[in-house]
Amino acid sequence: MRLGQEPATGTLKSAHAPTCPVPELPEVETIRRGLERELVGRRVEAAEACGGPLRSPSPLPLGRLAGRRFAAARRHAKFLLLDLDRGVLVVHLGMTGKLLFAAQGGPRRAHTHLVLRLDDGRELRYVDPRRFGMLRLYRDARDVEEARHYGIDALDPALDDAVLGALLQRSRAPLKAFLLDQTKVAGLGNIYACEALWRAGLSPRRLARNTPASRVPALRGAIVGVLHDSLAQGGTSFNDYVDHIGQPGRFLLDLAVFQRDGGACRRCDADVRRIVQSGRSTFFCPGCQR
DNA sequence: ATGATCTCCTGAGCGC
DNA sequence: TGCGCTCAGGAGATCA
Repeated sequence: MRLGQEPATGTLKSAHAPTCPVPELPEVETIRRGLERELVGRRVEAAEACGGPLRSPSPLPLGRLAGRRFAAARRHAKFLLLDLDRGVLVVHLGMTGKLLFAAQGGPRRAHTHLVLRLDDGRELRYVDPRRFGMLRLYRDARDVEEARHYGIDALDPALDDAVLGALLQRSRAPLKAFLLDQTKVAGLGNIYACEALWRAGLSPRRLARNTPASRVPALRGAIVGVLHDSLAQGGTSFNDYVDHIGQPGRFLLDLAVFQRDGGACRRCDADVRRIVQSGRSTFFCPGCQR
């Protein structure tokens, strides 16, 4: 799932292991940093679409990609915003999306959807087996709907206790649903939402607006903390990606509750439980998350 | 307007 | 072993 080299042979293994490496904010940020080093300054010599359609609303206008040069790599929540000298290529990796560098003309992995031939002899490829990803090309950075529609990025320093508290007060959803709602705080997925609530000692079933003001700092600290911890380890994994194909950074992350139902909570020794909220698995400790 | 539910898709993992 | 079923997940569309 990371930015890396296309393996010479063999297939990606354990891509759908129980702790499936779904790209979330830390993974996307890690990839962004890699693209900043590897892609910015490169010119697209040719663009080719292949494979089935993604979730993109319309086919990518490939003609407008050719000849463009990458100027910057930004991120908003789980979206990569790749600025070109004219326009912006927006990438969402969905569940299984990967951006891979490969030698020009080399064998292509199944489910390759986009190939950008670069001016340095390489190709940048978008590979996505489940096709939940999204590729969109905008003429102007101000037109990027994904950035406008989404709420404040979870790692934006502007997300202070007062801002988070106000967002919580305006919501009638349970805390878990609140954290997954990208229009409120953007960037948390299922894993980090569960882990952040455990760290904060807050029940996922508690209504967001019933979060006492005194506990807002703990929740904000938990959100930022779990993302930073993961980011630190995602970066580690990124650096030696070539030797660890299919070994997600999250493997290294110390998960307290996610997919640990039936196990003992390390804080209070109660049994970790799994429930379903909004059609998504929630893992939490009923003993110490109130 | 808001929150809940459905939908898309593939492959892992299970039971038979 | 091999088939068929269930499940997981993010986000847009749709429903209540």
